[in-house]
Amino acid sequence: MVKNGNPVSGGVTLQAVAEAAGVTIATASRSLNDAYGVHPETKARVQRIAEQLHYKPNRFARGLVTGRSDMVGLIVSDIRNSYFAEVARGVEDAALESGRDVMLCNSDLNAERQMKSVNSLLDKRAEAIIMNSVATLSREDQQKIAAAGVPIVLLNRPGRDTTFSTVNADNDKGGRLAAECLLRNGHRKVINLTGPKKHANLARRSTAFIKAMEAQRGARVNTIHTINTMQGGYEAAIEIFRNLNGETAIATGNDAMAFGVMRAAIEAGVRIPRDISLIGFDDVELSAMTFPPLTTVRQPKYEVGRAAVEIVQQLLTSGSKTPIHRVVDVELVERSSVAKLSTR
Amino acid sequence: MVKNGNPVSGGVTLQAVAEAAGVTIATASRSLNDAYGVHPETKARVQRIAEQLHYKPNRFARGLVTGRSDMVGLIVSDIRNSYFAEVARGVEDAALESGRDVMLCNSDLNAERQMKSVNSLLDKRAEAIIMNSVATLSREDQQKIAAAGVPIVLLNRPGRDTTFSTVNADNDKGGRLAAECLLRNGHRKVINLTGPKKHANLARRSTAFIKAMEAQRGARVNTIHTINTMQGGYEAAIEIFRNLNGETAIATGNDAMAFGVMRAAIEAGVRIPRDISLIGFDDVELSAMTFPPLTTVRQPKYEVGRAAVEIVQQLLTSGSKTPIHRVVDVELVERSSVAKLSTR
DNA sequence: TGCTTTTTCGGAAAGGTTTCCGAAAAAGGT
DNA sequence: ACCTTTTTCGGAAACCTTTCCGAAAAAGCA
Repeated sequence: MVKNGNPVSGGVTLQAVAEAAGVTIATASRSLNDAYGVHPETKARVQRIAEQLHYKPNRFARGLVTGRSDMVGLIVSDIRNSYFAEVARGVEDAALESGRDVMLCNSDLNAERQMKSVNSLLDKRAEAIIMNSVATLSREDQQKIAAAGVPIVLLNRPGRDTTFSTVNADNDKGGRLAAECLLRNGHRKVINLTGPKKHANLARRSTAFIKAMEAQRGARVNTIHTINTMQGGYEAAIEIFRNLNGETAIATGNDAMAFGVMRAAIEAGVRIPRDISLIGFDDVELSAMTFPPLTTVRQPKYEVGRAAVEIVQQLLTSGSKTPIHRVVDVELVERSSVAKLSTR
Repeated sequence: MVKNGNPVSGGVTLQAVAEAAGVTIATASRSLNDAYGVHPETKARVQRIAEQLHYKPNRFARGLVTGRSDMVGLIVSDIRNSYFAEVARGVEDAALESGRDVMLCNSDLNAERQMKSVNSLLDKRAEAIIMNSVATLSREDQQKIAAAGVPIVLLNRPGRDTTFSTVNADNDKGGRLAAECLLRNGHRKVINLTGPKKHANLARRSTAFIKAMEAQRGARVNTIHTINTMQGGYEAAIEIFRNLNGETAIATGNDAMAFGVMRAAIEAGVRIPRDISLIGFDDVELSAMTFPPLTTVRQPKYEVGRAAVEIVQQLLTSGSKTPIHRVVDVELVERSSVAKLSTR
C-alpha cells in the first residue's frame, strides 16, 4: 500500500537532521523551536541543515506531546449563505495570521449534525470552536460542549452568555442609524417591518429603531411582524401597499425583507424611492446591485469573523475560562433607496 | 498551564478501557477497530466498556502510526464568491459522508498564499487537496505539489491534465443548450458575448455555442470579447445597444456579464426580453432574483464539489496515481429573459 | 588556581495508537 | 488420544516529537 521509503511520514525526520548536524534530537528540537539554552552557533547550524533537508515536523507526533493542533473549527448553518461566507473569510484570514488552519462544518441548524461536527472537531483537537448558534441544541448538549474545555465563541448571539464567548453586531446602534437616516430625510410617518418577536437580533434592532424615531416629536412608527425572509417581506409589502396611509418610508429588519418589498413595489407600481423610501439592514452583496441600490445599515460580517478568532487568541494565550464578549460596529451606507421628503 | 488530570488528552485512554475489560491494549485496539482475530464475545465486551467510558481515540496517536488524518483540504480563491461557497458545501457534505473533515483555505489566486496553504495542509497530513486553480503557480511549485503524494483535484479546469485530477462542467453541452434555446425561440441573428480568448472555459462555451447556432441554416452569430465580469458586460453592452443591427438576442459566457448587460439595458431604455432576449451561463444565486429573472445554463456547483471528493475517495481506496477526470452535467433553466420571437 | 554559577547539550521518558510476531489455547481431523 | 490447523490474545516495537533532568563544559569570580 505504501509507495516508497518512509512509510507514513513521507518526509525527513528530526532524527535525520540531528544526525546531519551532529547533535541529538533533543538539541535539534530545541534549535528548531528556537528555545532557550542552545548555543547560537549550533542553533543556526541545525536550522540551516533542517532547511536544506526540507525538514517538516510531524504534526501528529508534535500534537501527541503538546496537545496543540493549530486548528480552529468553524461551524455555520450553511456556507452558501453569503453572510456566513463573509464571516468565514474573516475567520480564515485571522486564523492564518495566527498560524492556524480552519476546519469548516455546516450544521443546517440541525442539532444532530451540529453535535456530530462538534465531536469531530473535538476529536481532532480543534483548539477552539467558532459557531453560528447553539440555540437548537439541548441543555445537556450545550453543557457537554461547555465541558469540552476549549474556547467556544458564538456568532451573532445578542446578550452576554455566561458560559460562551460571543461576538455580535451593534444592533442598537444600527436601529438608531436607520431611524436617524429616515428622520434626516424628513420622514415622520414610517413603517417598521421586522421579523418574529422571538428573533432576538431583529427585536433589538426594532426597539432601537422605534425608540430613536419616537424621540422626534410628531414621528409615528407602525411596526409589522412577518417572516424574516424575502418571501415574508414580499407578502407583507403587498398588504402594506394596499393599506398605505400616509407612510413615506419602510425600514426592514434585514435586507432580505427589503428585497421582498422591492419586488412587491415593482408589481404594485410603486416606485422606490419616489413614492416610498426603503432602508434595510445587513448590506449583503445583493444590496448594491438592486435597482435602485439599497440604502442599508452595514453589518461588518468580515470583522465579525476576525473578532471571533481574536477572542479565541486571547482566551488561548491567557488560559482564562471566562467568556469574552465583543460587539462590532455598524455603519450606515447610503445608496439610492431613500429620498429626501419634499416639503409639501 | 494544564488544568487537571490528563495533561493533554483530556480523555480516557485505550489503556483504561483495556484494563477495565481485562485485556491488553492490543486486543482492545483490535476490538474497537473491529479487526479480524478477536473473539466476538470479548470484542463486544470491549466495545461496550469503551462506550461506557466515553472512550475517544487520540487522533494524534492514531495518525502517528497510520498516517491518516481523516481530513481533506479545500483551497478556493475566495469563499465569498458564491460559486465557491456552493462548491464548498458540496465538498463538505460528501466529505462528511466519508467520515472526513475539510480544512478550508482562501488563496485569492495569489501564488504565495496558495503555496502557504498547500504546505500547511500537507503539514497537517491532509489526505487530499481539492483546489480551485493551479494556473498562477510556477512550474516548480506545481511539480512540488504533484510530488507531495496526495491526490490533487482541480476544480473547473477544462481538458485532461496529466498529473492532476479534474472536475469540470460540461461547457460544450452548455454552449449547445444556450444555442438551442435561442433557436427554439426563433432567434437567428444573435450576439455571443464572451470573455478573453485565453479563458479556456469561456472559450469552449463560446465555440460550442457558435457551432450549434450555425448548424441552423441562416443563423448568424456575432461574437464579442470583453472582460468576463459584470463591469465588462456592462461596458460591452453599451456599445452593443448603440450599434444594434437586427440582432434579437444576446448570449453571455457567464451570468455576471449578463447582469452587466441588464444594467446597460435599463439605462439605454431597452427592455428585456421584449426588445432583446438574454441568456446567461452559470445560474448563480442572483440570477433568479433579477428583474426579469435570468434564463441561463445551470452549472451544478454543488455537484462539482461532491464529484471532487468522490474522485478523492476513489484515488484513496485504489491507491492509484493516475488522475481521474469528471465532467458534470449542465442544464438549461428557463426563466423570463428570453422571449419567443414573434414572426414578423 | 580553585570554587561557584551559568550555559550547553545528551539521555531518556512520555504521549497513545496500530500492528507484527509468536505463543497459548481451542478446534478439528484421523 | 494424538497431531495438525485455526483462533485468540499478549508482548513489544514503531511512529516522531517535546521536555524534564542531570551531567559536562564553559564562564565568572575571588
